[in-house]
Amino acid sequence: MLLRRRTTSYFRNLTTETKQGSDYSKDQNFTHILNEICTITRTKPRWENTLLSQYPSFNFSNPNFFLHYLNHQNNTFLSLRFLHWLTSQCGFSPDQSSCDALFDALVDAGACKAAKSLLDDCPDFNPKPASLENYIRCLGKGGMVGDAVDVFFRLKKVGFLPLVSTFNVSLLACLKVGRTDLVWKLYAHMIESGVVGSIDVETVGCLIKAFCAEGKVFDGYELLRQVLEKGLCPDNTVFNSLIAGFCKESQYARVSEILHIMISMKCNPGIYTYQEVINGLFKRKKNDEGFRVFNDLKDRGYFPDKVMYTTVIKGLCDMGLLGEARKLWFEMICKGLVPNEYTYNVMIDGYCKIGDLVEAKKLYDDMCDRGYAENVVSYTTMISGLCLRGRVDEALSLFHEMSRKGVARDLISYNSLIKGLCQNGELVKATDLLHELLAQGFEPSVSSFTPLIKSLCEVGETGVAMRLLKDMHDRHLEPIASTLDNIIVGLCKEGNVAQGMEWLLKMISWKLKPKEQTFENLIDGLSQEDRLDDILIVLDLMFREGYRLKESIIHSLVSKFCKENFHFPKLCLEEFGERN
DNA sequence: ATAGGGTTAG
Repeated sequence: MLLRRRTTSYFRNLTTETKQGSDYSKDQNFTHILNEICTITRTKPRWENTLLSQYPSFNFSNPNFFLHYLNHQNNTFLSLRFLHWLTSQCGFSPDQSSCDALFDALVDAGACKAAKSLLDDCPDFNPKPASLENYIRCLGKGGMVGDAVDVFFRLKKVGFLPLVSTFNVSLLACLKVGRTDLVWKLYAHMIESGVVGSIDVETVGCLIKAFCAEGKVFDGYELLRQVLEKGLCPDNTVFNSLIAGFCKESQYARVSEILHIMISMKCNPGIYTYQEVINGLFKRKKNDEGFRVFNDLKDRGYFPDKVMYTTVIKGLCDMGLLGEARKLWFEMICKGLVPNEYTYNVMIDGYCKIGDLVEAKKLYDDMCDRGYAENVVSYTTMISGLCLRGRVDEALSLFHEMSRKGVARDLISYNSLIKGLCQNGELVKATDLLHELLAQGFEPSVSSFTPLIKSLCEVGETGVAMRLLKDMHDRHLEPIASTLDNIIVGLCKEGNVAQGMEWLLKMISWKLKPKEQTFENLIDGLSQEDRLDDILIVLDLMFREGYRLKESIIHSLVSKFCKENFHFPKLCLEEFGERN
């Protein structure tokens, strides 16, 4: 609605501007034809054919005609399509003023892709610098930050310097899509262009956020100190990024320092900042610490919002403290905060994880009664919960219900069910599901493969498992350590110890830590084949990983080595000595 | 703006 209004008023201005110099405006016949053309292009899906048959001799290639069309049409997207047609079918080449009008209208409507295609289609068209500056903002809003940066360089070539605020919104746009590389590129360009004097606190705020996003929180912090020394204070979002960054590095002293800076600068930390702190603590598994901060906040008179309650409830559920979580659930309701689908889901998941499916189902039904529709997340939560208790048939029927109710499945819902099927020995169904996932065009993740490979190894299908591992490799998916443990143990069980040994060496070269059990399986297999040299290699690697040998294995190894009259290397003697 | 489901094995 807004879009249409803005476009319309733009063309109203254009109309008054172009009426004066036009020969056609007095020509009733022309106006009539123009109206007809506008109507046809608006209403007929195949308007091209109609136009050519109805107006065979009309001069579509007159630039004035297109400008008039723009005035009447008031639909920038249709106008762009019409322009395509005119240029390709009627040899029309739009003049500067037509292009200007259309370009500005597209930018005004936020249609950055269309504006870009206009530029691409008309290489001779040179928009006014001010239009390009608006275009930059439009590209940023649309997330097309790479193109936005290119336009800055284009403006530089014609000697036009955009406003600092244009730079700033573009920097923010780059941050939003995670392109910190472009933040630095654009910043370097700012310095070169000579805006350095007018760089403001917002610019620096973007740089601090960029540092945080790249995990260089301390660089961001130093920059903050510099800004503060100049008596400037960035907005809360900048402080929040720093807090989130320091939480990630478990530097809680710094977190508290930032909070104090905020208070001293009168940028009082609000609910969002505390949300960041609590979230950071819970993400770093400092749940009880997070819970403490939460209670402190309440004591100090803060009113946690729904998001904060949801975060804390989830943290308590993860700790297995369902009773505490439930208390908070009722507390928030008492304060007038109605649980939403997020809150319901963490609570349902909490009950599923402790195996209380009855309570989980009760909440699930309650959620639906309150008008929250089942969605892909709530389905996946229940599917995982059912699988965890071995109720895989019910999980499967929920999965089918999803498509009946028109809830689109996603990668996680597939992965969850694959895992559940594997845990319950339904490998054929699990494999079918992996194929279905691929056929649906999803890009599989590590979690799509991990449970299948594990189960295949356990049932003696290590060959099939290794083909899947190869498939992962081809997709540039790196297996987790335990997947390789599974392969090695599987190979040992099949008597293929040599290949198991190869995988162990590969695993260690990839800096993945094998399990103790994996070493023990290999030693057992090698021992049966009397490959004493290889046993020593495995023992060496095992000790380096910090494992110790079990008593029973020591005994069998010692007698084995003695029987072979083998010379013990120093390392093994030390290890054996330690135990005696 | 911030929050929810898969990601060790048991």
